[in-house]
Amino acid sequence: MSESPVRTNTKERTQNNETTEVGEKTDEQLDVCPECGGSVAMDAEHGETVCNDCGLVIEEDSIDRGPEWRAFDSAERDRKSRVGAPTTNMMHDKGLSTNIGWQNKDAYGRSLSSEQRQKMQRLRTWNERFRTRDSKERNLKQALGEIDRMASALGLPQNVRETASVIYRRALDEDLLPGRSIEGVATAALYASARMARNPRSLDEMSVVSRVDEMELTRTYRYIVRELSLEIQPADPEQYLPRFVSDLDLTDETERRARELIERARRAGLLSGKSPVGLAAAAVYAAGLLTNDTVTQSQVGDVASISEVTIRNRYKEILEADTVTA
DNA sequence: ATGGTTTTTACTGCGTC
DNA sequence: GACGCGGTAAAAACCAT
Repeated sequence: MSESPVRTNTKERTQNNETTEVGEKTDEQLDVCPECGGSVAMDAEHGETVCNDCGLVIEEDSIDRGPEWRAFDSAERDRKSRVGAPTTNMMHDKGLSTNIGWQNKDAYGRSLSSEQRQKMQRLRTWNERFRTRDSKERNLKQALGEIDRMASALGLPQNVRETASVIYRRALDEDLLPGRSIEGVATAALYASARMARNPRSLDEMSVVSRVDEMELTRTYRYIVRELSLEIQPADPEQYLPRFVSDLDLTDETERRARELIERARRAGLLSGKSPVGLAAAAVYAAGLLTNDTVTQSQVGDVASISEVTIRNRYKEILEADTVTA
């Protein structure tokens, strides 16, 4: 102890061996005692690694991965072992599901008693129920993959994906899927969750990354919103601004102006009935004019997927309202 | 189904670079 | 002549009834 000045005393170190001291290696398996240099031994009874010389506990709560039983011959081993065939990834359930034959015969080919037959029938019923649960799992897996793919294509953050998968799961649980495509419901769920997270994407943006066309998407979207009674408030134009602005490489100042314009337009009652995307696009364009950030109508229309005509109509109104309120 | 509103499509003319 | 912009009319889409 005298030759190791940085070390604290032994008790202290054994008590909190998970608090790492700087420069000390803890995650490595030691075979000599760091304290006295003596040999260490595994104490399987207590799950500890202990120094033979000084008794320092080097590692606690180690896990014994072996069987907890003992067997003295192979027959006993077979009897006591509780593990079965290796699993395979070739099957969706790793080969762990049960198959029940349809014939009312036992393993020796004998017919079953009527009592046994009824029992087997019940077992088949339940097995089928579990199997359909499995198919739901597969369905979910595929859908979640799709959601993830589309979300990253659209640059939607993790929390949006999570909400989307929750929505999808609910749709699945409530048997909303039959008659609808997995892809369609997944897209609708993502669209809904993006709006709920106030980070909306327009329907055409969705349909660009999705394999379903816009009509199916809107149909499915309406359907699941109604059936799951999701509360989705209409998107605010402001929510589109950051994305448009950054897609067009405009300045923050322009974004700020655009916000202002929308705010004034809102006061003037220009927002009701108009498409929020169109408003946002027009505001961006108008703000670009005001701040000398050069954007053309078609550029804005492109990133917002809105027609130039709409931008023209909106931005005139917006500027009108702005000069009045200013 | 229908009618009103909004958006899109398509086309045209004007000014500028 | 290409481009950005403004305007218009008709078609299409959307929405509430």
